Order: sequence, then C-alpha cells, then structure tokens
Amino acid sequence: MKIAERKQKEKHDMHQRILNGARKVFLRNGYEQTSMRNIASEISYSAGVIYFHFKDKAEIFHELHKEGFSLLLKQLRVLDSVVDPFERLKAVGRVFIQFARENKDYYNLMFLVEEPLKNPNSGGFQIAQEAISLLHNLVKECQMNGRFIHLDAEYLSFMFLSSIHGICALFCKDRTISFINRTNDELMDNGYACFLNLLEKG
Amino acid sequence: MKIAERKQKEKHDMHQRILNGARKVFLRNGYEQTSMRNIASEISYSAGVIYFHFKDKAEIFHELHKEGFSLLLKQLRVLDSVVDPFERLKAVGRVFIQFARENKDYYNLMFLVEEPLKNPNSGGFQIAQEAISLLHNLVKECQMNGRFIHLDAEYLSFMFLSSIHGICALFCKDRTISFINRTNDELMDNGYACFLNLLEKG
DNA sequence: CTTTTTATTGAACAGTGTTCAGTATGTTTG
DNA sequence: CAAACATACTGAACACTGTTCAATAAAAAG
Repeated sequence: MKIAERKQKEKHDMHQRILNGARKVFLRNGYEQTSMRNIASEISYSAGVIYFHFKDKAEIFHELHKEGFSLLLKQLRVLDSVVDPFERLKAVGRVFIQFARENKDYYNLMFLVEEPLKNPNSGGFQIAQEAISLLHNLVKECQMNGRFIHLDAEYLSFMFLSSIHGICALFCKDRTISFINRTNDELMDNGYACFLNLLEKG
Repeated sequence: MKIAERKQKEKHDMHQRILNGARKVFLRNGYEQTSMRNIASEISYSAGVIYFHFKDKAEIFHELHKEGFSLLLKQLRVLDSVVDPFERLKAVGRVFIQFARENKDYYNLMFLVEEPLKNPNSGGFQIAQEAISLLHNLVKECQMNGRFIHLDAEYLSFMFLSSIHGICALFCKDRTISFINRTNDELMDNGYACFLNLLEKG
C-alpha cells in the first residue's frame, strides 16, 4: 500500500500548496480583493483545480481563519510563565493588539470579514472558543486573587475582548484617521494604557 | 430662467431617487452584496444612468456613510438635555449601542466596510470628526467636574469609542456566537454595564 | 495491454463594476 | 416653425468575479 500512501501525501501537498498561495494573496490584497484565479495563478495552476481540493472560497477562508487563531494562541501561550494573573491579563491585551498590528490581514480574516459560514458547530469556530475560554479562565483566576470580585466573569471577558477588539478594528479598517494629529501607534498604545488605568481600579 | 431651475430640481430628484434605491438595497442586502444593477432595477432604470449622477459605487457609499452619521448625531443630540456630563457620557454609549443594534447595516457602512476613499479631507469624514469632537468635548466636561483628571482626554475619548465600537463590531460581524449560551442583547447590555462599572471608578 | 480511477485543464455560465456609442427628448436658436 | 444643440438615458460591450463541468492526460489496477 505504498502507492495509496504517496497519493495521500500528494493530495495533502496540493492542499497545502493552494493554502500557501491563498495565504500569500489574501495577506497581500485582502480577502475581498482576492480571486480564485489570483490564487491559482500564484501557484501556476488553473482555477478549476482548487474546487477539486476545496469546496469553495469560504472553505479556504475557514482554514486561514483557524490558522490565524493558532498563531494568536501560540503568541498568547508565551505568557503562561507570567505568574500573576492580572499581569498576565494586561499582557494578553498587549499581545493581542500587537498581533493585530503585525497581522492586519489575519486579524481581518479572524474578526472582521463577513462570516460566510454562520454555523458555530462547524469546527471552524472551536478554536475561537478556545481563545475565549482562555480569557474567561484568566479572569476567573484574577477573581480568585481578589480582583473584579463584584463583576460577572463572562461579561467581563466579553467586555475586555470588546475593548481590545474595538481598538484593533478601528485600526484595521482605517477609522483612526478621524483622530487627527495622532499616529496609529500612539492611539492604540495610549488608548490601551487608558483602559488598563480603569481596569486597575476594578 | 424657470426652465434651468426646474432642470436642476429634476437632477436633484434623480440623485435622490438613486440614493433612496441604493439605501433600500444596501440596508436589505449589505454593501458587498449590492450591485449597481440591483440599485438600478430597484428604481426601474438602466444601470448606466447611475454613472451619470454618481462617479462610482464608492461615491454612493460616501453619501450613505454621511447619512448614517447624521442619523446617529441626531439621536445623540437628544441627550443634550442631560445636565450631568458623566451621565450624558454613559447615555451616549447606550445610544451608540442601541443605534448599532437597530441599524446594523448603517453601522457596517459607517465603521466596518472597507473604506474605498482613504482621503480624510474629502468631506465625507468631516461628519465623523464632528462625532469624535462631540465625544472629546464631553470627556473634557467630565474632567471639569473632577472626573478622569489624571487621564488624557483625547486618548480617553478614543478608548471610550473603541470599547463601545468593539461591542458593536463583534455583534455586527456575528462574532458574538463564540460566547455560547448568551444572547446578543445580554452580552451587549451587560458587557457595557461592566465597562461603566470600571468607568465609575475613574 | 486494457480498464478504471484520479488530477487537471479550459471553456462556459451567470454575475460584477464600469464605459461608451447611440438615441430620444426637450430646449435654444435662426 | 425648423434646425441645431444639450441633456438624460439605454443597452451593448469589456474585463473581471465565483463556480461548474465535459474533456483529457496520467497513473494505478486488473
């Protein structure tokens, strides 16, 4: 059964080749501005063959969506060594914002692109929930240390994520330009510092 | 010169007719899912004529973008009667969130659609800056009342807007589904309440 | 060597934003 | 009133989009 084995590998290679091409073009031109023909020509194949390996454009989106979360989670896991949960929470926000800044297009894919498949049980969103529960547990840890004791952990998690996301979303969709005379970096960093200032008192 | 006058009126009527059709289809199907032919057929004209009255799809986007901000600002001006600036600030957030909930597609147009014209001086963004400065002034009023005295007004404004926007953006792009067992209304209202809780202590 | 399975192509379909020659209509001028 | 002109509109066309599919080449199985 050596042949079947090699065939499987070849299939997997092609799957990966398409994904690599798609990632390259997605992250260069954005999701909406990328066509299947663009992806195909990037890897020097015809457009049709993509549909032999992927159901449609949305399926490619989902693979990269998952990939983005993996990357983010990897960067967040570096903070596991930070002992104090509140310090870790604050660092999570910083890493999150840094991730958005450095991976604008991944961030768009993960949080801002119109969601083509609205089924949360489709597996594509399990990894998103993993990130959420990481945050949720962290908040609960903070509470065990006496912080945020009068606040609901789940709503606080949501609020924390929302606030960070708001900063990143304004940045990623170029809406920060309404704040004249401030660079993106100034706004994001000082905006987050301002948020932490409030958080300190909770 | 009665004729020229009527001609001008007719031109304006057509401009408005296209805008009305576009608004209807945009708010029904979303920006990306709306074609020029859809808009044209909505008002029973051929697609070509739109280009006699508008430069391109982006120009229509900008008119509706402005319209959305007018609507939001109108709803915010109701709060002018609220005397205490901090109470007004809190109400501004509530109205903002309510606006997003009731006008999901306007909200998308205003804050989440990929910006086709990135020139902030093009007039289309003056109204956005008007909204920002409304918020900025409100924060400064709060500071005069002794609140947030150790925080920078501009960064606090940005942070406030970001936090509210984050809640609305997650809602508008259906990313709240990652928080299982919670309805959108629960998340948005209690998330915001949580944020206000922190704000109270600033 | 033939049959069957698999991977790939390229043409085609229905849609998109946009442009433009042609037309019909109403206004101005001779 | 008739001729000339300007304006508003149409419909076909162009180059693009996501997607499907018959034809085909290549490789594996019998």
